Amino acid sequence: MRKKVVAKIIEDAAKLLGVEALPPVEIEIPRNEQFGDISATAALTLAGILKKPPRKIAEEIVDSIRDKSQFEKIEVAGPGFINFTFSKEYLASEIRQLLKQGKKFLREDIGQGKKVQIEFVSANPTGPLHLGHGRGGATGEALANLLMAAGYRVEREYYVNDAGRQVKLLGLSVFARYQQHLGAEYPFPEEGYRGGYIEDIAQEIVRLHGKDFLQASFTSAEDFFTGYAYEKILQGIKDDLRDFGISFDTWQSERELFTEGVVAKSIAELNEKGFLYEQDGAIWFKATAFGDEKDRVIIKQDGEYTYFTSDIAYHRGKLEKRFDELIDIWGADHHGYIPRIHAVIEALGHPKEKLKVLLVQMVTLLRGGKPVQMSKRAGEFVTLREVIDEVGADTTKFIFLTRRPDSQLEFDLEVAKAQSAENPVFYVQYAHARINSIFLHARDQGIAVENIPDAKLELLSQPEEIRIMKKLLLYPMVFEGAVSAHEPHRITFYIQELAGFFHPYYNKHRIVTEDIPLTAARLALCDAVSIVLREGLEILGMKAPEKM
RNA sequence: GCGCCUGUAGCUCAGUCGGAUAGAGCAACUGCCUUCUAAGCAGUGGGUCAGGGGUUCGAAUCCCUUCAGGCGCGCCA
Repeated sequence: MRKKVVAKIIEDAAKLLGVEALPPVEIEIPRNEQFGDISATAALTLAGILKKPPRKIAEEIVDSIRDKSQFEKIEVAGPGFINFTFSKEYLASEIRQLLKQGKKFLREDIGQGKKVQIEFVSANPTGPLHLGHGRGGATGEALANLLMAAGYRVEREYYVNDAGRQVKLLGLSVFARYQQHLGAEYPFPEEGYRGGYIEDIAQEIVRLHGKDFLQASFTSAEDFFTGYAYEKILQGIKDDLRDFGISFDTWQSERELFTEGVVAKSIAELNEKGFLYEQDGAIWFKATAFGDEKDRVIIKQDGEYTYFTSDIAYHRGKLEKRFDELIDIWGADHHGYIPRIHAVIEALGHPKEKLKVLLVQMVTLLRGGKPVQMSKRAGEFVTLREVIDEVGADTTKFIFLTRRPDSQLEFDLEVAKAQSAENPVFYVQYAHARINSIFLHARDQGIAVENIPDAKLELLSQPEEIRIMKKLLLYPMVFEGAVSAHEPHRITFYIQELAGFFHPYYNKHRIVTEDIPLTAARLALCDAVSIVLREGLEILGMKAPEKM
């Protein structure tokens, strides 16, 4: 059932009443089942316009609805709600469509081939991924899957900050450890990276190259050490992402923005357009002209570029690729950066709405209620990999995807581990595995499983069965809402609820019995549930196991 | 000081472009495995939606304000 189908019915009816400028018809799913399957507040909204009591308007709208075949009843309730209850025939025919079309029935082509790029994770290749990156990753992956299911063409991009001060510092940290490892006295940089992985890389270089660089200055060895270290770390990041179930289509290197001249071109363009000026020996971008609170330096007094400069080039590159929509997923600590990047978008001649920045709030890591210190430089942090190993990838993802991205999250390792056996993700996956097992059993009993889509679904009359069918039909509405709001977590809650309808049904009613037609109908229902669970889990980037 | 986010059951969180009696999981307690998977089911208890004021037929939701927590306000990245 699509929202707009019902909205259309009401709009048509309202037009018969002579309403011309109809406000958008809101359709909602009532939380209480006694208020029908879907509900409209149109009469309440119209009351102000028509200067008539809402209940009266509601009744008139209901009277004007011509084709009521999809509904068992349409009631006016409360202050003027119009509550629709689906007819059994309609339910059966819709479920039949679901079984025949599968995922196609669940997806709607909202995007119509529009090109979207989602940039996420983009952690600096100066150390392993931590839990916060995991949250961004899980969110970005699910959003990408969601938009793809909605007919968008999605590109997933990871922006690799392989240029600039941080990677240089990384190289220097490794170089210092290398020297120290070979017994040389070499000062460790004040701000250097102190994690154990730096040691590992230094030792590896000792193994492979011995004392080749012992007498070298850092300046002469910089390219080697920096390059070696960041490539090593980037490979580790890629491995972590793979094991977490996250994939990227493109890896945009910051360094290439310089070597391919994109940075120079960007500066030239901004200069031509008159958005640059010189002051105090530095070059500034007039961000205030586009609503930012201050202008920003793009070339420092010492002639070096800032991080912002490559980011200008990076976003200019994105704009040139002609995506219909750009989405950046950032950690919430970067929120102050939004006005300035929007300023860039506008300065380059695009509406700032072209780029949506989705902020993912911080993850506070706890162990047994106590905060775990997270400092990459000091080398004190729990990596994403450790968390995956400890609590599992799907469980970790589920914890992220049962929350709105903009809520701060306390992730307690002890609680997560203790709850991993109780984690709701298993509840959903278990329903899927269970249905699979029912089918195996049915086959053993010699039931012709392949004829399931032709089963007489009208035989399903138990309240639990009706409830499940109705829930299944609401999926497209949930999907639509999740897509337009860019909120994958709505799918998470939906599949939990669906599983929550299935388990009690399974417990109360036997699926496979002597009654062959009824068995077929119930198997068909199970199949439908399974299809929707699989679709939901796939969007969220989680496994739909055949058995558990 | 200014800006952004958050505050809902003991805990972790949904619900927030205004809708009907505020929901789920965990934790607690009582039951259910010789029959398709007990990672399950049935049931019980649990709320000043941070506080105050306002807007209206109607507010957890919108506006104002106070309090509490997080984050940001670099010629760092």
